[in-house]
Amino acid sequence: MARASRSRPDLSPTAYALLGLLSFGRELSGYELKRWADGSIRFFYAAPAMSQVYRELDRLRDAGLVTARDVPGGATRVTRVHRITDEGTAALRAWLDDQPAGQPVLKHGVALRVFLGHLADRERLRATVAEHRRRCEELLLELEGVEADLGDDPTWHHARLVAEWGRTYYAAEVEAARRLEARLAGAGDGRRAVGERGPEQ
Amino acid sequence: MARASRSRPDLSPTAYALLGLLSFGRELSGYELKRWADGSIRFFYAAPAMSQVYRELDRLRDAGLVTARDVPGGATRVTRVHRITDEGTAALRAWLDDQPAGQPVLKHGVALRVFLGHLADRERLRATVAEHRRRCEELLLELEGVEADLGDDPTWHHARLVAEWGRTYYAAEVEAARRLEARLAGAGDGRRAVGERGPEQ
DNA sequence: GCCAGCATGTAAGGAGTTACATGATTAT
DNA sequence: ATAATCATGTAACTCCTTACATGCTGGC
Repeated sequence: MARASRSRPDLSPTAYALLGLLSFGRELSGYELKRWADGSIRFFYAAPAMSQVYRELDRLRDAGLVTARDVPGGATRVTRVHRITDEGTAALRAWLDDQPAGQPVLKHGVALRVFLGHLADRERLRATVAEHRRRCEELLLELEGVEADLGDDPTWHHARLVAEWGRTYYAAEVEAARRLEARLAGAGDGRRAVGERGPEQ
Repeated sequence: MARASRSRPDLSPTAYALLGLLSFGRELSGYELKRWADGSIRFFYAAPAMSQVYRELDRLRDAGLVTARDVPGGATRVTRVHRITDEGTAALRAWLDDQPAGQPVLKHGVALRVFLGHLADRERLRATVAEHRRRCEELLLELEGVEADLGDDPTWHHARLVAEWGRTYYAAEVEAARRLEARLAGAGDGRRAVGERGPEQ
């Protein structure tokens, strides 16, 4: 029934996230957007694959929310740079106003593994948690680096707020992992299946 | 090239998560699995839609990892209950052993909105964060309820560990939200577009 | 000479969702 | 009576990923 005919085009959250990056006013290529997403959005909203970035940019262009311009030469054959339009800014605002944020979506493979810990070797499980903790510690360091780079510029006021939230978030994840590791460090009796009680019945 | 021909069938993480619930040894219907997922997996791994539960159960059955049995009468027309097979337990163990857990996937719509705060009314943004905090507080209470229900039974040892992790997680989220709210409570200058500097140029 | 980084895309498919369709039982 | 809960499924669609295809430029 031809949805989104006039008011607001029907785009994925990721499209709006990319439009959001463009809302800071810079003219960017798909490649640059991906790199920026990897250094910002990644910390709180899974960064899209390269191929998705290009697809979403196509859609944003089709909807008139960004304009594209081919810049020859540069570093390679041709670079297509994108700039948000006034309609783009308006559409993004409308989306932010109308769409409720909804619950965060979390898919925590490590937590799932702990939950199913009765099927795993305890030491192995502890190692999985430890690896997760180390990754979180790295992310925390990266995030602090990003935060430092933001400096005092009022442009990045909200980015700094999110970075602060992220620090709390990843620090909590590290803390929780540490506690889990301690709980799993005791002399493990190895794997034990709940479904298999006794040798035959 | 006919993958997963012998060794391990090629199933989605959600299928393994459901198989994981069945690994506790109970015989469950799709409906019961969904309800249980909503009360356990949901806290750390997005609970699947009803329709997906049935689809994954079909696949698990096709792969011989669960057996199904129709129980007539019960509460309604007919209830198809599922039980994990020995191959199912083996496949789940193999999956847990072979597949690395990978980074958690997070899609935090609230954080995205804060990041794009320059496009939103400050008071509205604060309300969004406050609503998120309240939801987290609710989830925290629910989680504590679940934890209490688990009791001392060694069957739920790992479930208790995950619940503990979850408490840290949601408590941190509440704490971070509270701080954000405080930062956003100051006399707001309302929305201001970075892309629009000046009336015309 | 070769590899890493810059740069843009297409093709195929998996994972998951919402909306729809159906119907019995139980509690208010 | 009628709403909520129990119960199973199909259809259509979106989102997003991996793998593939291509080619330039600059540093080692």
